[in-house]
Amino acid sequence: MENRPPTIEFEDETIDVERLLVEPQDGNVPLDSVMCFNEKTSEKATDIREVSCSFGATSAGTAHEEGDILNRDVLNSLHTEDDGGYFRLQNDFCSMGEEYLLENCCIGYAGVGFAESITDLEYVSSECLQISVSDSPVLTCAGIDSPWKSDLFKIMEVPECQNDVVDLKSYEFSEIPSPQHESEKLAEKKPLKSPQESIDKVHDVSRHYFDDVPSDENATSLSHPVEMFSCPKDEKNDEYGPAGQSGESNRIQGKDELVTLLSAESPSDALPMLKRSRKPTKRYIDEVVDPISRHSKRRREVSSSTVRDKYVGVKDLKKCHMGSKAMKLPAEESAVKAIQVPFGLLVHKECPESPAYKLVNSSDKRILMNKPKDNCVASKNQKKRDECTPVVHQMKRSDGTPAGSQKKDDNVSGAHLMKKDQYITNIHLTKRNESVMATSQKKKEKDLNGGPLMKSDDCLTAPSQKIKERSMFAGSPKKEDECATAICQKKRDEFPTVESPEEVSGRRKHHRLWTNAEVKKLIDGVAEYGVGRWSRIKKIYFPASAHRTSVDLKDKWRNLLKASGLQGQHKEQGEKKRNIAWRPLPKSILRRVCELAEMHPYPKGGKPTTAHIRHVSPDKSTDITLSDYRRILRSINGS
DNA sequence: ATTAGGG
DNA sequence: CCCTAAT
Repeated sequence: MENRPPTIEFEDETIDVERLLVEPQDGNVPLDSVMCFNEKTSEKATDIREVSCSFGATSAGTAHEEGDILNRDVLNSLHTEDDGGYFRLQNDFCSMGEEYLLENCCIGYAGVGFAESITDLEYVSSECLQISVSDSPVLTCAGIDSPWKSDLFKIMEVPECQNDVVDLKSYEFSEIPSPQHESEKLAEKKPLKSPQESIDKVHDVSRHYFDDVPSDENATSLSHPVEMFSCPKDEKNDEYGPAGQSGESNRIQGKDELVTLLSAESPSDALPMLKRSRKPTKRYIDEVVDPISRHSKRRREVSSSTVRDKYVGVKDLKKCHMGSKAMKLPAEESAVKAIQVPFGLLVHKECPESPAYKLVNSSDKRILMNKPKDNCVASKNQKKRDECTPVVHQMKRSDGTPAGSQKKDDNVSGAHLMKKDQYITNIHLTKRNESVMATSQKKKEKDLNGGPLMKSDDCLTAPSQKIKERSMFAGSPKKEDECATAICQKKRDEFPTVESPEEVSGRRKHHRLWTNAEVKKLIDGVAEYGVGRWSRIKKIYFPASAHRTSVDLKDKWRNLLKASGLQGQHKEQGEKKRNIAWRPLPKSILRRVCELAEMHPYPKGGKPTTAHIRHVSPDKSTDITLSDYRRILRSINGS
């Protein structure tokens, strides 16, 4: 974690806020038109570097001056207004990884200073998030009154963010040149001298950004970073939707909540109150979140938490402030520390263990959920998450091995690493993690089967599942014909939650269900090369499948023979039936197996293969199967 | 390394 | 499937 300590410098009376603007590849054309805040204000104000996702202030408030406009509104307006370069941010955002954006936004808002290039997002992100979170509420509240509404932010640069890599090239503070606003700003800014004040100031600034942000991006990022990411375009409303309220109403609620968190200030008062209110909020949060504080460490890991997390994070953050002692955050240095604290989401995710924690989280989440966040994703994610969490617990327990805890960590970390997007987005992630975990376990248990391939088929591997599958097959042979994979998916869908635990506990042995296609191939291979040349068959017919070793082929063949009942050479009837019961092999396959078996009985007697087949082939009358066999073979091949 | 066979 | 033994 390379962090650059969030640097907030306060210079005498001037506040210099730098924003990190992500530049669109295109360039910073707008810059010229827009004044660089740094340059302008550097003298005046504290120097706050913000890494903004690239929010530039657009021309003065313009339509946004309304300030109170909900983020959504803002966004919408932006869309409509979208000036060529300035607002392209949204689009970019969309493309950008959510995490990245969030982080950036958070950072920017937080006022954390980052070097021009930020390589390590994680660290930043966590801190930033915290900061942003902490600030965001305030900002939101402030938005109402925000004097700076008029300020224009332009998006100087839109960073190209790749999901994983956040490359912030240049962060520039783009401030609105509008003199009027500036004057206002200055007036306000000047007063700040003491660090504390300066900090407050920063917050104010952030607020301004939020409220004022003319561009959707700004507003969104500030107030609802998540939303932006998740639903960059028009979906914001939808996000709120889960709550069932209109975006505005939601937002209002969010504010209210925030206020409540802060200290139950009325939204209207928020602006002035905000600063003060914070403390109350913290306490409030602390009380609520308290249990979570324990998990602070973990939180940090999770830092990449999603937007939703952020919201939650606010609480946590504050709480953290209280209990921040534990936190090791590098940022501790100054007032900033407090900001850094929040890794609420992480905690939630991480601490499935304690029921209390869990409850708290869930409750918090729900509460938060109502707010802005991206509901669309959130609802899903949450659901998944909830499921996942319990699952994890189960896993641990079931495993009983020390690995349990580790695994958990791994999952978390893995998720974290994977990217915040996923994390946030995440259901998939969770599932993946589970699967991954399962896989890892598998590996631990044994590594024989090919790892990579297994993934897709893993579900099959799970013993329990397998069993189910088999039973199902028995019931209806047809299914077997279908791809095992399909079945697996099906199962998953049916028991998403259950599955993971099962897998974990059940331990999927390497069993991989043989799909019909595989069986066919095997048969073909046998037909081609005869019994015994498993390695060859494997090579030719199962080149891609890492699993399915020659031994496996052999075993399978053996099983097929057994199933077909031919092995013994006779008594098909009774045996066959039984076999069928065992496995729903498709009749066609069964027949072929029988034919082949007859053609070349398993080696003991020796005789193999093609030669034999050829030999037989002449004898059409004798071997009904031969012609049939070939025909089938072809059909199979074709299929 | 493959194959056969038992578990 | 896994493992071992025999080639």
